[in-house]
Amino acid sequence: MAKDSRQVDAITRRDTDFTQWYTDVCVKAELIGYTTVKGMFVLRPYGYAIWENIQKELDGRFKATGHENVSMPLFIPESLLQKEKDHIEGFAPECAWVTMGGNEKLEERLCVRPTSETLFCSHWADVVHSWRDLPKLYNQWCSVVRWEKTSRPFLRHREFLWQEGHTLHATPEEAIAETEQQLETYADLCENVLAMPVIRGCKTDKEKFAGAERTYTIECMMHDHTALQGGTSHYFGNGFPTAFDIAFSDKNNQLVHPYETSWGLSTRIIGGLIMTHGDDNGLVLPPRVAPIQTVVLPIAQHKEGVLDAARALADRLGAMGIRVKVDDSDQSAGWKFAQYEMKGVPLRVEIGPRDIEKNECVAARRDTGEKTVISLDTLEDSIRALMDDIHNNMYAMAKKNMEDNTFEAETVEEVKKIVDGKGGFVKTKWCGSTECENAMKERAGVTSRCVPFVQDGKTGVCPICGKQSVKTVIWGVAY
RNA sequence: CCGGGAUUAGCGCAGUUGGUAGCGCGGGUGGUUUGGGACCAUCAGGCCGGGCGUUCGAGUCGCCCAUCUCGGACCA
Repeated sequence: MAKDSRQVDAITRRDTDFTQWYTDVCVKAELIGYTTVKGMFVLRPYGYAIWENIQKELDGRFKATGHENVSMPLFIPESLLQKEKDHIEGFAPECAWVTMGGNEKLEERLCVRPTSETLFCSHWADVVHSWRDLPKLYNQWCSVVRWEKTSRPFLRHREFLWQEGHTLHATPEEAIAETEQQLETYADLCENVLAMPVIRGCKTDKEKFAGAERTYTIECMMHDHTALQGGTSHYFGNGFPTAFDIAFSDKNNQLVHPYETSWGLSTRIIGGLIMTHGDDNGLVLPPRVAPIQTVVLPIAQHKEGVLDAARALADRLGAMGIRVKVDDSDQSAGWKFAQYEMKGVPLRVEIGPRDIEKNECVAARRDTGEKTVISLDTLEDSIRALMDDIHNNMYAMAKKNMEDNTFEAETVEEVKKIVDGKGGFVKTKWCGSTECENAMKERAGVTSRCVPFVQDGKTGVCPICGKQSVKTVIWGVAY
């Protein structure tokens, strides 16, 4: 156990108070900084580096599937925002408005973009005329502003970084295929980079995006069994294109409206990453997204040859593409151990005089704490295998948490009992009505997370109205 | 937006009946150390969250505001 070490004590234990633990990790791992404006956060270098890695992974996938990056304006004139009725109703309560330009009052107030559907549509109305102009496969990396009442690091910022993809297609089939493809890209990021298992599904009508015909989602389970939406992908039909008067001449020389999609993933996923994998010693990062994948710590570094050996070791790891850091600061070894555990570095490699003598080093993995002795002769192979093993183990542990805390229920009472107990996902049959969905929230305190793609096809009863239903829905408590 | 708690040095806190501020850690420097949060010496660091009031005098009392935090409501 830790002795009189205040840094360890300063972190609330995860199982004592999960939300407080979460805040502590964000601050102590140097991911986030507070500012003088409520809900506005600094992403510190270490936190931003995680986002950069997510960006890099996603951007490559977007481009590989034909998407192009663009940059849209920060401001949306009120009249433009109002063109689509459901959209403005959904977003109006959380818009920030600019009303002055210098000392002059503006003729029309400007909304700081909460999302950019209206801007993309307005632009497309100008440039899309022929079927030859389609599809448009656009994405932008930017920040958006939503004037939230309560804020929390990563999970709910008033300004947050994200990417928003917006695409326009000639046919509904093509647009739906795009929507599903992008959801799968998010699922791939979560599972293969972030080591977060997800459930793919559709949002109910009640939970879908303002103005969307259909919203797809990936749902993740946090360590405390609450749900977090990892990313969403929307199919709009031609509602927005009609409202914004986007029309093109098709191959039959008919003037028709195209079909639209949008999809987004934000820095909120970093909050999900923390809450999925973190432990009592702080952050635990999966190797593929970790800013530092391996930290090399020279032991007794003042002794002849130790620093050189550490640097040579790091050079070898760097040469094989590992993001590596040598910490040759004059902190004690114990301090460094704790520090890099707090920051979630997946692997720590120690090298000291005894190792040098035996042509070895010691590798300590963050996910299990396990230490192994590695021969320097097989360094590259061993580290590569460890990285993959850490990823796989982290994924497996998260998946086990999700599976162990996913239940089936037939009555509202059962749902409530599960949720009031240790929480988790609860599967029930559902008739599909918003009335029953609202009733479930009122009586059991849960919201629908999604209607999963994978259905058992069996028939049961809707726990609210008792109707025979084949559709399975997943309920949970969301962040 | 509603309710609870908080705001004094970088961090964590103390500060009595109102009399212009202290401790620990951290930081700098010099030295000894280094395989799980080292040690000695020394130095620096504060408009007591902001405003208004009461008072000869406010960290301390009153009112207002801001921010953080934990619940709840809301959340495309």
